[in-house]
Amino acid sequence: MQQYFTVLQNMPIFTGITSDLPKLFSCLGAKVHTYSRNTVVFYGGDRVNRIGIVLKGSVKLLKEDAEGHAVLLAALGVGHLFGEALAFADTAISPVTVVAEDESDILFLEVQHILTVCETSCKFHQVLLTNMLRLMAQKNVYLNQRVELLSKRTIREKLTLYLQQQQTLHNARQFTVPFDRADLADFLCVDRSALSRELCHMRDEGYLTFTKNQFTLL
Amino acid sequence: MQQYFTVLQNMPIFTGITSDLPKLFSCLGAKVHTYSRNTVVFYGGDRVNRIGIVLKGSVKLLKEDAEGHAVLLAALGVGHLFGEALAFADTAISPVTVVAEDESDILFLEVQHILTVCETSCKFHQVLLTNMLRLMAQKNVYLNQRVELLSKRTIREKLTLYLQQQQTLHNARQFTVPFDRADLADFLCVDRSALSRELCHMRDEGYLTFTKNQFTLL
DNA sequence: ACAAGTATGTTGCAATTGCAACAAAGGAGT
DNA sequence: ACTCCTTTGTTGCAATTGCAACATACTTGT
Repeated sequence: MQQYFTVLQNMPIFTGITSDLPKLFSCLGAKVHTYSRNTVVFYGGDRVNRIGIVLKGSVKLLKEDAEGHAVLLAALGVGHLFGEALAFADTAISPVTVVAEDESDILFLEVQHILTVCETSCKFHQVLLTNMLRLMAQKNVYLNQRVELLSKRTIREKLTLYLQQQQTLHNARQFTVPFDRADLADFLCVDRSALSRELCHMRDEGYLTFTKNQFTLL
Repeated sequence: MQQYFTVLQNMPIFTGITSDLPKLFSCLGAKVHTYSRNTVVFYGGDRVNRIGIVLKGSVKLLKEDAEGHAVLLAALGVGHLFGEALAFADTAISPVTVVAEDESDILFLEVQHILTVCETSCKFHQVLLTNMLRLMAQKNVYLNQRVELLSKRTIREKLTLYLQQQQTLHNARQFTVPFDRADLADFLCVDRSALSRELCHMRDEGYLTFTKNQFTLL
């Protein structure tokens, strides 16, 4: 456990608690479970009432599609959270299955313990709550942006909005995006080759230039 | 102010605080502003650090699109919140402009006051925090569902998933959806007539039947 | 019952997209 | 330099979609 405190101290969820982590953990009844490779952490359909934090290894989020095969939604490495939204939403059943990708250590925090102020009413509790709130709010803002992006009906509209968002983010007409073409296509939920085609059209029409991941808006 | 307590008591954000609202409000430095018809509550680009709650009237959320005309994102009536995510995310600049639709009373809560425990450390504070967390988490779950929906590339896939979600929600093969066709098309971000066409194809292929907003999956 | 308005379905057509298959360019390792 | 592998661009084609215009219910108010 001790060995992970360095990682944990730098996580947004524990910002401002740093030196008192051990105290907080005992107060929260935090528990670490170890999962061997390809073991299920929890199943879709389960009710989730605790937050998971990857301490070692990595986990995959999977979801069954209509035809019944598992689709990979995300892979989370060390320091990543999962289950927060579901756990705090209280009524929510998990739509995803979580599987350990490698041998993994997962730290679990019970939501009830986070929400209920402990007898000794330690201050870190309060800080943890506000940290959670901030995290959740940030994810909310992110998801709203994503919905706006996906609500565009043509590839060009999606690209235009995405590049505008990036321009705003970097506060510059020239910037490097964190995706290669295939990942960008996935992110925008469009076909890679169609994306490539549209990008070149936009270049040929003089709206922008690009080399690999670096874009310049004109 | 007094006059609004009945509305406020039934809002999820104040669940469990009911009888002590006046105390909480003074403790939070809550303020009510009145806006006349078509007055701006705040502009896109503003930094938002307080939550708004519609007490009377209604507000519109507007956003400028690429060509510069305002697009209506949502209309919020009495009892609705706005600005929560942005306010708690802390670093976020509003992408939307909020305008009073009619003469409206808006209750504002400063995020700083919500996050900072007051000297008298009243209990309601704690409850308010956990309520906010639950609300945010629920919105998160909702937005995740929405992203999943919008990530589908064909109208049929979107419809199939949406109807499955509704089936799960109502726990029945037959249910009534809260949208008419035009609103459903907006929700799925597709053309209304194309939606209608696809829906009829799916009916003709024997996957479902429907009358108006009532659907039966076969 | 009638008129007016709204919701839904229908259809032709052009534009966009996904798909598949391949070409070209760039990188990494030997 | 050569090979293998990854990334990006290209293109033909079929399918899906948006758009526009219109047809057909269904409501609502009088």
